[in-house]
Amino acid sequence: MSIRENKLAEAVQREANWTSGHSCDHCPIGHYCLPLELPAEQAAVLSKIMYVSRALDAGQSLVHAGDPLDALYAVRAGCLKSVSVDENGNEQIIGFHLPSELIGLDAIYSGFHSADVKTVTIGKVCVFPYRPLLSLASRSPELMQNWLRIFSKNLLDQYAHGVDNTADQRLAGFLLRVSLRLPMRGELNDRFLLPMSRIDIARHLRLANGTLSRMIARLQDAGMIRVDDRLVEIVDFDKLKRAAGALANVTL
Amino acid sequence: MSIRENKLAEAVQREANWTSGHSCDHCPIGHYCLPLELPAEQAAVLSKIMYVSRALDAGQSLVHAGDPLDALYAVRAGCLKSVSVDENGNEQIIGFHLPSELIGLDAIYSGFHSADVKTVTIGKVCVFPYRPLLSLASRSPELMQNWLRIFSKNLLDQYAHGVDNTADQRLAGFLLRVSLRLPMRGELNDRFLLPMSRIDIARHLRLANGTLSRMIARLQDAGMIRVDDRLVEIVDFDKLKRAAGALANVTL
DNA sequence: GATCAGCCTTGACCTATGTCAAGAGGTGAC
DNA sequence: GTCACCTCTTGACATAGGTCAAGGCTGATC
Repeated sequence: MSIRENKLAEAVQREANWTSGHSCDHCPIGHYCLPLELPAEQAAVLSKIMYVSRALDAGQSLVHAGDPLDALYAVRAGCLKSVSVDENGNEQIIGFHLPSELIGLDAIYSGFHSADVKTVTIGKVCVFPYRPLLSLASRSPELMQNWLRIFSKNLLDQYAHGVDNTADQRLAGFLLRVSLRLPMRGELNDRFLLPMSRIDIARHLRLANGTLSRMIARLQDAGMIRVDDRLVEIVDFDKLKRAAGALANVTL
Repeated sequence: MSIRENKLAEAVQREANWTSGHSCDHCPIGHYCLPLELPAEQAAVLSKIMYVSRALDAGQSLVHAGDPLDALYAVRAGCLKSVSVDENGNEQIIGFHLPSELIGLDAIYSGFHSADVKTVTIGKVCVFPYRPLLSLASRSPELMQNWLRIFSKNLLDQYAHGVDNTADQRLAGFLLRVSLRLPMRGELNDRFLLPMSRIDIARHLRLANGTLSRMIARLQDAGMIRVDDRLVEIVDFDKLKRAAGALANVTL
């Protein structure tokens, strides 16, 4: 089977898994997502537009680089990653997508996705077909403002990520940002479970695997965090903030 | 004079310099900016909302970190930079703002600017007061889509900047991106004048001053670029692309 | 329960990049 | 003209972080 046929089969399989009949009204993370504080009538339209995927397997691709932008996806559960493969074939992780976050914003400019998006853990996404979403947004100032604010938040996070310089700054900043993005699922923000492997974190932070291990140990020794496997506890928030880059105070 | 009084005086001085009576209609870079392909009637409203600064001096501050978001600014001429100062007092440059680009997108999330914005060269900005802009956008799907596309472009550029790993990747990526952002002023894209100093570029690329010099020399020796002071000529576009990070092909 | 495959950590060593300092041009004030 | 100041380059050296390899741990499969 050629790559193209493979991709096609995959896409067909994926499509077969979508289910409708859900709604944003009772979604536990709707308050952090697109439908935030939408007037009832518009929320109903949004729910009608939207449909939900069946569970995505770990490692499954949601979109491929170059795919046309058909829809924006919101993470309903689990964790996904945007991945770009360079010349030498090694993956660089542009970013992670945690529950309630939107996938595909980067594709709006050109109309095509710029990177692969794969699941990190099993999960579900809500699908917002792009055209209907756009047309609803043009009738709903509230939805438009939510959209703009989400965009702005994404940009801010990227700024902070791009500014962080040293390895420990990057790790500290990353942990702080994740700790503020995960609570949206209802978890405590000083104790959370990282959904992704060390390898993925290292690829995201532009660090070698080993360096990341050492940096985690260093922050732990410095009394900022306590780590047990993927469970992270932030012991000293202020210290961690000071260890992070210049934008840590602003973004958080 | 206290810092606060100083800031106030500065703001008053700045306000005194705004002039109205301009319009986007005949703006040479309007085709790359917010008013792109707006219906005539809406373009007229936008022009009415907008006003233009008198020339900003080099080094002058446009906004300070923490300032409330009163307006979005579009660079009419010159170059500005978003600057964040870390614990140790050294400036990190989050990004540059070239003609036709929008300043303040990162402030939409919280309603407050996250960093200082200063001029790099003398220049002018167009001021779009935020509330009126928002209300116009909610009545103009075209304006809203421009806005979203601009947001998306910004995000993409940040992705590319954040993914670049080694010093030469970062420099190559930076040059490519600038070469595609500057032509909007009408310049050729394989020959352009960098508006900013090496020092600023180094601060933006998270590089030491000296390293940047050496990297420029290296790319030049490799036959990718030719540099004379701030004049850059891209000799081998493909080679430069290959030297840049994983997202170079997507973004460009 | 044994085997295997990933993940994570640790260690030894090496390279890219930072730090610091000197010097070469360019430019504006006087 | 000359002095002061700035930017840029270059060099010598130091160090953060990468590379590679080994070993421990855990979870899945049979």
